[in-house]
Formats: sequence, structure tokens, C-alpha cells
Amino acid sequence: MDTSQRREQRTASAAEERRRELLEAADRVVLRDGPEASMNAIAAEAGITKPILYRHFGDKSGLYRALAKRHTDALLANLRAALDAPNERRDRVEATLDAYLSAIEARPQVYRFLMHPAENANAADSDRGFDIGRHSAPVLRRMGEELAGFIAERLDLGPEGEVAARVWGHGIVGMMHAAGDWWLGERPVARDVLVRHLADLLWGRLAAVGDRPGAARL
Amino acid sequence: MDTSQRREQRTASAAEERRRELLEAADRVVLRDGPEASMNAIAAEAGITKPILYRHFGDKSGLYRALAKRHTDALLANLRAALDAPNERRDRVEATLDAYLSAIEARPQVYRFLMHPAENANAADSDRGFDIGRHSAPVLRRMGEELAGFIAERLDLGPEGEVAARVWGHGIVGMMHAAGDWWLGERPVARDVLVRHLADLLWGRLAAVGDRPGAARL
DNA sequence: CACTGGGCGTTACCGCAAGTAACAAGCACG
DNA sequence: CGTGCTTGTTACTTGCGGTAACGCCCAGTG
Repeated sequence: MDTSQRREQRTASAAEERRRELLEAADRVVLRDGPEASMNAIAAEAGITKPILYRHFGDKSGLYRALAKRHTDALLANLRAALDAPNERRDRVEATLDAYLSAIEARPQVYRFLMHPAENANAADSDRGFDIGRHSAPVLRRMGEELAGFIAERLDLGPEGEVAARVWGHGIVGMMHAAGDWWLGERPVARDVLVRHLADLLWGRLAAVGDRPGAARL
Repeated sequence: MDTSQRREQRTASAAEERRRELLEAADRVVLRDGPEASMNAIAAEAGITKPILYRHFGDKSGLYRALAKRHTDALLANLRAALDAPNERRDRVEATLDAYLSAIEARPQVYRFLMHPAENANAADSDRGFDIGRHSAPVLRRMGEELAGFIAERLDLGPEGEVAARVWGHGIVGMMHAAGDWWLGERPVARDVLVRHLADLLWGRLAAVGDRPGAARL
């Protein structure tokens, strides 16, 4: 069936094109109204109605996952570039922190969408309520895994190196995220100051610094 | 109006008692069904109907905030105790990490409830969608602030000490949270191993460790 | 040419959860 | 007794995610 194959290809590529358009419409709405945007609103922005969205993405979390993937891919590319530069280790760490913080500072709406926790579509947990764990946003998981792989590959951590790298990867990402979230809300200092303090923390200053002179109680 | 005062006091204390009962019923339901429990289910568990819940707590996020406060208070008390012990700094840090991880390991349902992000009742953001920042769960914010205060009080961080302490407080809490969340999901190692790796990270091992021997590209 | 199948699109609906209005009963106090 | 407050109810509205059932168009086929 030659003709039918061609037909399939053509319709398939057209469908993908359509899907991209729908994603872009969804992106506009989500960046305007936040993650609580309704499917109706997204469909309206795309000039269509709900059932089409559902045909393309299954359900809302499917749409949001597709949307999050795009932004996450872009962000990860930035971070990888910063982490992979041929500098001193400290410089690379600072550059990576700065890249992340620049991203969330420049596009807080994207940040908000990526962190909002409505994209948890696990299939095999219905019989028992045991979907504990996995509360960080997928973007954080991916960043953590990525960084873990990088650490395991580049650093000599000896035995237990695999586990240590994973702990460090997720831990460092969590540190960056929490500090960034706090900073984004209050904005008490300039970005480079924040970066320096975080790098200091990672560089062991917590262990090196002395007790406070006047601290009577301890 | 002596009698009316007494009456007020009595009814007030009775209302508080009732409120406690309602909170305990809500707690049972939430720990059984997860944070997506419906107000109907909670009311049923308490043996009443919805409007009474709304009279007591305003709305669902009010109820959840009251519920979260209890658990957060308890958790913070534990952490404070671990952090305040008269040991070496490293021992105290490890004890605190272990206290947190023990808590989330022992009662993952509580953890799940505390981390779920449905308790965001900000009042002054309706005109513009600018409630960016503040995506971590309130429990993380509180832990971060608490730790920041502790650090600022005990450690001699020189100038910029206030800011540095806040960055570190939120950063360390975020590190602990992210690593704990990952660990709780996969459970690849025992708790004390995780604690050691996290403490190593805080103690600057990231800076101290060498490049991997076979790492050609760099 | 008539015809038929499948993708695009619609309207109209279901179920469910948050939140509210309006009303009923117990009970202390004047 | 009756008045007012708290506790409680039923029954509703609104808004969302998700779906069923149907119309349209148009490429290929006999």
C-alpha cells in the first residue's frame, strides 16, 4: 500500500506540526495565566476546543509534561554548557549556579510553571497509595540526575562513588533550587553575591568558619 | 456583663476543643487518603458536614495550613534538639540530617502532606499574577529561616554574615530535602550512608576531591 | 462520478470537588 | 416565655477535567 503509506506520513507530519502549534498556544496561556490555566482557556488560545487537546495529549498532565520537556531541555542545555567550560572547578560551579539563577530571574513564569507540581502521571500506583517520594518537580529530578552523572564521570570519589555522586547531584541541585526560590521571592542581594555564598558553602566554608566570639551558650 | 463574658470564654474554649477534634479527624483522613482528600471525606470522618469545616477554617487551605503547622512544629522541635546538642559541629550536623531523614522515613505520609503545595493562600496578589517565588512548601521555608537564624547566631561569618546565613540556611535545607526526596523514592542505601555523603558535601569534599584519572576530556 | 473512511472539529453532557445560602434545632440567658 | 447565639443540616451554584456522540471535509477507490 504505497499510497496509504504516503498518506500516513503526510498526516503524521501534519499532526506533529499541529501539535507544535498547540504547544505554543498552551505555552502562551500558561506563561500568562500561570499553571492553573484551564484547558478551556488553552483551547481557546489555540482557536479550537477541548476535545482536540485531549486527542493530542491524552490529558492535562500529558500536555504539561510535553510543555515542561521543552523548557527543561533548553535549561539543561544552558547548564551543561556552563558546567562543561574549560575553567577551574570553582569557576565552572559558579558559572552553572549563575546560569540557573539567571534563567529563573529572567523568566520567572517559566520557572513557576516548571516547579508547579501538577505533572505527576504515574500509572502503576493505584492499588496502593504508595507514591511517596518523588515530590520534587521533574525538572529538579532531571537536573539532579544529570549533575550526578557528571560528577560520577569527572570526579574521583573512590568506592561508593556512584552513590555519592547521586547524593551530591540531587543535593546540590536542591540547594540551588531552595536558595534560588528564596532569593527570587525576597531579592535581598545581587545575583553574584548569592552565587558566591553558595559556592562558599559548597567549598566547605561551613566547616572552616569559626564559632562566634560572643556566643556564650554552647 | 459578667455572665456574658463567662459564656464567651466557655464557648470559645469549646470551639477550640472542637477545632482540635476536627483537625485530628482531618489528620486521619489526610494520612490515609493523601492530600487530595476531599472536604466531604474529612467532614464525614469528623461525623459532620462541610459547612462546619468551612466555618472553622475558612477554606481548605486554611485547614491544611493549621494541620501543617502542627506537624511542622513537631518536626522543628526535633531538629532543634539535634542541632543544639553539645557536640562537635560535624556531629551536630549529622544528627540533624539524620533526624530529618528519620522523620520522613518513618512517616512518609506526613512528609507527603507537608510537601504538597496546596497551602498557598496569598491575599495581595490578585491584581497581577506576580506571586513568583515561594514555591517551596512552607515547612521548607520555616526550616530554612530557622537554620539561617541559628547560623547567624552561632557562626562568625564576618560582614555580609546576615545574608550569608540566610543563603546557607535555605541552601542546606534544600539540599537535605532534595537528597531526602530522591532517597525516599529509590532507597538505594542505608540512612547513615546518605547522612555521611551529605555531610561530606557540606564539609567541602567537592572542592577537595581530585579529578578522575581516566577522564580524558577536560 | 458516486462513495466511503478517517482525521479535524464541534456541542452537549457527566462527575466531582470547593464553596455558599438558607434554613432547623438546642440551649443559656433576660 | 422568647430572644439570640452556636451547631448543624440540606440543597444549591460554579467551575474544572474529561468524554460521548455527532458533523464536515477531502483524499483516495470502485
